[in-house]
Amino acid sequence: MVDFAPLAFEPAYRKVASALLERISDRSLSAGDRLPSELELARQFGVNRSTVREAMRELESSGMLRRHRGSKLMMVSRPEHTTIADGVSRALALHDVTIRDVWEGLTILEPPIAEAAARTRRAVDLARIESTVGESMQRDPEEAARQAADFFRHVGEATHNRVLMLAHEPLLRLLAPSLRTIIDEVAAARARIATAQSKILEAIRRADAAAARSWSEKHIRDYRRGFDLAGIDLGSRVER
Amino acid sequence: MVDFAPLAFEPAYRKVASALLERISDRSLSAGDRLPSELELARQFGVNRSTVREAMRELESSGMLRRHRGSKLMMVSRPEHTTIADGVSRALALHDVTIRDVWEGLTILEPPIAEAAARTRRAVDLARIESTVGESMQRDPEEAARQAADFFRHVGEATHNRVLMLAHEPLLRLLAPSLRTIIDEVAAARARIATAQSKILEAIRRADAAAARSWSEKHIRDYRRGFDLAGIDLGSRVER
DNA sequence: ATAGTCCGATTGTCCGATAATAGCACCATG
DNA sequence: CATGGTGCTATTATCGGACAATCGGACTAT
Repeated sequence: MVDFAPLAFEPAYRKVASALLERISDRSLSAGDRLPSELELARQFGVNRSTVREAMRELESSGMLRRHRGSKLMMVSRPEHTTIADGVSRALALHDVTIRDVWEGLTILEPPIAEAAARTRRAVDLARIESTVGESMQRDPEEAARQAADFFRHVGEATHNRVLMLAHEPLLRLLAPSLRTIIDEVAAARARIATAQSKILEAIRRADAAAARSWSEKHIRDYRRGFDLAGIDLGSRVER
Repeated sequence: MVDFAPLAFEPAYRKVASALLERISDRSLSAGDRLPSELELARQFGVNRSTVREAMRELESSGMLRRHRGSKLMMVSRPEHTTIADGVSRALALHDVTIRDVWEGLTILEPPIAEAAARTRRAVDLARIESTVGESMQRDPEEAARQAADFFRHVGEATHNRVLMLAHEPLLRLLAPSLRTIIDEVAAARARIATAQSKILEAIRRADAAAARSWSEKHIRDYRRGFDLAGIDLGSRVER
């Protein structure tokens, strides 16, 4: 039995997008470069301007092209981690990921991240982390939840490893709503969070990797207790 | 000093994209639904068809819209993990992530993943993992590297946690080239990989979480040795 | 240096048109 | 009745052209 591969027809807008993407990936177009005008691109590719535009929208949405606020010039860019995290968290939400799934991910990631941070942190990192811990839990639950997430973010940045930063960012976002609920519902939450954070910060400051890890573990376990106390069902889908 | 928020102008194609995205996110449009025709959408939104098309390209590239091969009907869809992983790994590559960064990520992720897999695996999962281990390392280095990555993938699937699956997928991709090099350069690589894999598989089969984890740790450490033996500089950028 | 003025380039959006073809319903036939 | 042929219609891919808005950049006058 002979079998044929499906002969793929690729629309022009996709070919154009691939061509541009290729140029960006191999760095012959590098971040910050100004992209030629649509008309110019249309001339070069030998297609209509509308076709070029469709291709550009594709690259724009994946963060490969970007324009300064209020600017009309299109620049080549590298996808910001915020763009990526957006896509990932939306995708996870659409795939009916549960709070338990996300929490499990954080359980796995955060302690090693804290550990790594203790090894690689520099002065600025400490300052950044401190800035979130210092404000000792805003009153507004919304704000307090954001702060709690920022703490993890800044610890992540202290690892200087983009892989780790990017890996936990979507989790932080997906957990944010339930975090807010916990802070709202559980009276002791703020205090416990604040203590744990400062313990972790101290460990990182002392470059005590083992302590950073174990405090982080404790911190995460504490959140777990928070879910129960706040009556959050771990099996429920994360919102988005 | 009074400061004003930049007043944001949003082009129509972005508004249309957001409107559609909103509908998909809140599930009033759910995966598998057929999207109205471009002309119909243009009528409803009160914009030109070209504008609708630009919006659609945006959603298409992020995996929210899709069409069957050779079909002309646009369907609503959820982003496939392969689409997401694509974007993430490209982003990481463009951000000059090093092999060390990726390897560190795997070090953190894989052992807990193996551990979780040992707890949650079902019969089909075992079969799937076994299928990669069984073929006892193809001769073709390319193929062997793919197989080694597939092993991790299948272990990930056995966790039944999409967060974990999605988290390590980009890492596997970014590591693939160096994996190939190792298998190519280091004589003992195939054998060591095969042994480790079957040890891990056995542990997962016995639902022995601790063993699965520790064998996985060993396996990952072994890869680390592979980098040295193959003369791969951990500080070099991952390719894409 | 800063602010005013001006012009060309570029983008956002629209209109209209055409070729190709997927979807689909209908029919013929063994 | 399952299957393959036929033909119409809806829909997409792509194009060409147009126009208003406004950004970039240069030039000028403070």
